[in-house]
Amino acid sequence: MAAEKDKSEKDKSRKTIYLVDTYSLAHRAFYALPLLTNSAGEYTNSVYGFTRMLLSLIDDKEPDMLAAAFDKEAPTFRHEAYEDYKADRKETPEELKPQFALIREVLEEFNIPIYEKEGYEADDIIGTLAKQASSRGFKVVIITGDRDALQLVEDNIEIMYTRKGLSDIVTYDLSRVREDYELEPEQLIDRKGLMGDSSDNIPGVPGIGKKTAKTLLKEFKDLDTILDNIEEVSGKKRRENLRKNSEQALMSRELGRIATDVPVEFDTDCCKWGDYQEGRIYELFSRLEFNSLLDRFEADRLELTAEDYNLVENLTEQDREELREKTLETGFLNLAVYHEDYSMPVKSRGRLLLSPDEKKVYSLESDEIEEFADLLEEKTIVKRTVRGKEALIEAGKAGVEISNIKFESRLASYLLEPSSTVPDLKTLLESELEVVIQEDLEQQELLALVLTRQRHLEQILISKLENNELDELYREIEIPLLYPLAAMELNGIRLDCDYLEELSQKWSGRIEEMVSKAHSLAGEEFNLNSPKQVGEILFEKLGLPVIKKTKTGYSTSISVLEKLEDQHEIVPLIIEYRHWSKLKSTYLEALPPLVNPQTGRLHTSFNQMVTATGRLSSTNPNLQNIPIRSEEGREIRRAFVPQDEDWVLLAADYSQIELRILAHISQDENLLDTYLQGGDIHNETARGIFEVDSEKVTGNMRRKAKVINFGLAYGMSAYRLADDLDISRQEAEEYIEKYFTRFSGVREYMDNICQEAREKGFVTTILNRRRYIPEIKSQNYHRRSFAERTAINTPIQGSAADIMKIAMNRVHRCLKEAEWESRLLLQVHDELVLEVPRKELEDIAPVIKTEMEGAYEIAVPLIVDLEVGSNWKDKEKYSIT
DNA sequence: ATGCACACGTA
DNA sequence: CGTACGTGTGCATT
Repeated sequence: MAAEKDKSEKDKSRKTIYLVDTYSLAHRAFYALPLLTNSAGEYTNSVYGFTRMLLSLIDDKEPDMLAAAFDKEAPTFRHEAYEDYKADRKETPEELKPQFALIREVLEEFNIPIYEKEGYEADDIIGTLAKQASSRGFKVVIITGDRDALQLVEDNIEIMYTRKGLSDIVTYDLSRVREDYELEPEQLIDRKGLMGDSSDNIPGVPGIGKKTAKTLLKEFKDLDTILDNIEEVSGKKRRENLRKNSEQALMSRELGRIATDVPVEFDTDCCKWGDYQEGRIYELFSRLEFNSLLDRFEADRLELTAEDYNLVENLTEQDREELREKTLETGFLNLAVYHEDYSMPVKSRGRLLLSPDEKKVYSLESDEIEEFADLLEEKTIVKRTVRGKEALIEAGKAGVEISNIKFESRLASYLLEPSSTVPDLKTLLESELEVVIQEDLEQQELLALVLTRQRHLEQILISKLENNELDELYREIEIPLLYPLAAMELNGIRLDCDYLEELSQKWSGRIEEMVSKAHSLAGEEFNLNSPKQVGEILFEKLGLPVIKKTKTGYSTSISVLEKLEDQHEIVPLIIEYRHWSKLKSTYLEALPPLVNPQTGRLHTSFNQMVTATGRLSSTNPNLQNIPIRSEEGREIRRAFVPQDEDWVLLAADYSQIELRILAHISQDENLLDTYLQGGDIHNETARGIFEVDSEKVTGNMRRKAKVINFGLAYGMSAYRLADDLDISRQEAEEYIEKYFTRFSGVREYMDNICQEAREKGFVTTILNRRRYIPEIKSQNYHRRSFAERTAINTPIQGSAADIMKIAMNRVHRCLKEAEWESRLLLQVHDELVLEVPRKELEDIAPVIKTEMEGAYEIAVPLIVDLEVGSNWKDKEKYSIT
């Protein structure tokens, strides 16, 4: 091949070392490309541009040896010599600063040695390395975006200079410098002494520019000779300037001189190019989302295929025995569940996949699960799961409980990175094990393959959890939580569909009336469900004032409609229609079809791996947003009923858990006091902001205080507060100011947590759950403000979620251990809903209350209120006697 | 069929 | 221009 031949020819002459001026190229790349971020919120434009330049250098020049120079963030000897040095130069942009660390990672992964030295700039390092290498007989090529480097050019030193953008590169060798400047490279320093350099704030000599500098240097050779022979210089003014500014010229020259005597030792043996692992580069580029650069580093990844495991689908007697023996021998069982219908774990029948080693996977039909109950329930056998909750449900359907689950792969990934979508199994395995997986595997085959790699995956993910101090949260809270979650999904809740049907009938007449009334008021038929059409009617046909716009047109949101309520009869009608039709379509009509015909109940899925704060979410259907605020909406809760008349629903909710947590983490004296003395926090706040005595607080004042209490904890603005309370901006600002005067610890908390987020890059909850908040350093006001509110809110919301999860584990354990019939049905963030036989109520109620209140000790009491009823709406307070 | 935007239900 | 979610609808896209 041509390249081979070329290389061997090069070998005969001198070897070439390429020296990369990282700092200068990073700047170039930064300004050449638009701001890019990856999904973790890290800015990557400079890293990307730099990497591309590096790779195109590799492709074009096929270098044998490479080294890089870096700047240390510290004043250099130039600053010490001249305090205005680079004074006019713009600060390095905030979006660029964090990218240096990433560029460093790129270089490290490529195994390119990095040279840096405190007190010296990258180009001094470059100069020194270049001279050392050249004197050892190497040819040197310097890649930089800094013209000053041209002074380094000599027989065996060339400069590749990025003129503009990323790809416009010129190579300067000795003859090119002579041609362009009509000077020798070393004269370029004298030239700078004479003409200065505005970009580095180097003064030079007034009145001397490019042309004069060149003429003088051609005549006198260097600055010293010029200054020694000023009288021979032509032009009176010029002589005067030179005389007056000779000191300055000499200093300027020194500032422009690239040092070649930095105390570094160039280890030329260490800069051989090509000593890197493709897998690691692939990993890094995936993280940075350099998708266009990924392909070329994929080649070396090990491919896992169907050859790597052995799937046994129809078990013979011998297989069964073998499965038993191997499990007892290895002491572990990796398991997963395979569903035709992935989304409905309760309804659809699944197969349980079991793997007792790194090779064989046994696929059981649901009828066969019971036969292996002894293994699954054996507490000494370690279980590692994939889709563990679903596996628990599948086994649960067969009356089998899977004990001793130690690992759930995607759950570990979630704790490490809760803000992003948890990768699917294939992606997770590929990125964690640095492998590629055969493309065309079926779902069951993929699961089988993953199972055989579970031990490896566990080792990697658990050590990552340990490094982030997340292992305890994982082991003690999240893994155990699989059990109550599976139980709740399996339990489901009974829904009175007849009642919903009745409601639906009752409401549909009203809704139809509203539609025809709206049409006649508008003078034409239109779709009330279409925001677009509603907007056209309101703002074009009826000419109402536009309050707010959306990306696609007019906003017709409730806040807008409320402002227009008095302007036209149709507006309140639309508001009302929206309200009723939302309730009808989302609940009355959508819920009944989801009732499982086998169980006659509604089985939601609780997702443990979606929220960024640690909360659960509920889907299929979402039972965490069943209406309660409006009277009509609340009616819907009547449809949620216990299994029969001998049972009741028990709702247990934490009273103001988030504000109590705020008291705990902010340690605000007034907040603490109020809760310690069992006071009324909204009353207390009202007292503070309206400056009245406690007994003078009116209902209205308390209502406003409540808005402030909840809003401010999340960083609500005066603007929004004013809007919500229908007061002026100024008034709202006063309220906020007074709030912070009274609860100064809360403001301190807000400041501190943002500071912490900036320093560490993440915030944590009381149980160390972590959320990364990269945007807290954004230059963009909106992004940054959002990040700050996130930083404030996450420890509060997330800690509440932590406590609730502990409570669920405790409650579930109690119910199981004492073999109560009572069971957990739902979790709605700060509330648990249980189904309880009337005869158990008296015994169970105090247990629930105690377990929830004692879930975690904070600086103020946690209070749980209990309510009991024959449906989810009509409940009465239940006091423990 | 699929994806996005909007609007709106909950804590 | 308070955080965290999921869903139904319309409408444009494939």
